[in-house]
Amino acid sequence: MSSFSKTLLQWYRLNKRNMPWVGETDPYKVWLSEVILQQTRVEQGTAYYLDFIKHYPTVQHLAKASANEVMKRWEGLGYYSRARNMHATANVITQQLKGVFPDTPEGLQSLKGIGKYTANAILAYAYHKPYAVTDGNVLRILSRYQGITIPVNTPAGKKMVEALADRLLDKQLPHTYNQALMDFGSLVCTPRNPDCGNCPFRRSCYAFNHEMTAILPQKEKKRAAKTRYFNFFVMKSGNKVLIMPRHAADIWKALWQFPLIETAEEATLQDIQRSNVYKDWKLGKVQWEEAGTFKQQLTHRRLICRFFTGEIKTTPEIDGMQELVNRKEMERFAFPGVIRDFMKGKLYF
DNA sequence: AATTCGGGGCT
DNA sequence: AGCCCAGAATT
Repeated sequence: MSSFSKTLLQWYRLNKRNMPWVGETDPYKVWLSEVILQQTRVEQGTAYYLDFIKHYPTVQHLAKASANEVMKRWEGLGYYSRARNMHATANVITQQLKGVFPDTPEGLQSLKGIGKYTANAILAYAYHKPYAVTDGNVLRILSRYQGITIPVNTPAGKKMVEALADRLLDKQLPHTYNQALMDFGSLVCTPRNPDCGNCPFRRSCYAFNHEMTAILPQKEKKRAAKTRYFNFFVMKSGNKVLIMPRHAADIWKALWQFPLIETAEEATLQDIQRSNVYKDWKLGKVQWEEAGTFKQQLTHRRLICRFFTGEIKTTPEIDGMQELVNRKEMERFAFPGVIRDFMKGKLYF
């Protein structure tokens, strides 16, 4: 055992976080937890994890569920390709791999939604194999510890940290070591105001000794968020309303929405009604009512979503699948958060 | 190598 | 407003 690992595990014994998947060795549950936690805080993902293992205790249960049901269960968690890939992979494992998870990095990474991090996590936690995980915590800890100044959000920087992570890994206890390192990043070596006063690595940490903790890890700036203008048309017909799935390679793919016309900038209802997309719907005369504007700030998008409600007399000619549902039936479908906001806000039909 | 994919919490 | 979160896939 390296002295790094010895120090880390000593810290871990006294400070470990208690989470439902800690110590889990069922590769299905390890996989589930890792996918749910991708770019997601533990506090946000935990309830989803518990809900998923409750309703889908095995990979076979998950594979058997419908895509809509899985998406509904994922609703609100974001990055919905995770749910789509997870469901597809559950079927591959059930049908092609006889229910057995691969136990090699290549085998795991050949599955949709499993990259290097998740593959290594499964190898370490489920099979106790000597693979180091490199997530946001590890990038931060090790770039500080070693004084790595290459931006960690570039391939070169990530490679550098991964090589160091491989060297420091405790090959006897990869599962405990990896978990300990991430807990340490979450509790001590935090993004802002790290608790260096209580850090057991203080004496050997490059960043601490060179007063660089505030500037490490280095990151390349991301571009500012662009604004998109979504105009949703809530088409009512009696006690039912028309919804349709999003299918394009775009945000919220496979979630449901109201018929949408996106504009390059803020537009008036008259402008939108003059557009070819609107005309092609062939709705005839509809009395639209402005029903609210909801804004949502995402990591790289700013969304301005306007909602118009109106009673339709004829079925619109819209490409793709559509469903006419009442209020209760709508609950089976997964919607983007901003549409949920709209539906929560008022009685709209 | 750069961009995209959500949503929420924190400063 | 900007950053970050147990990243992966696409271009």
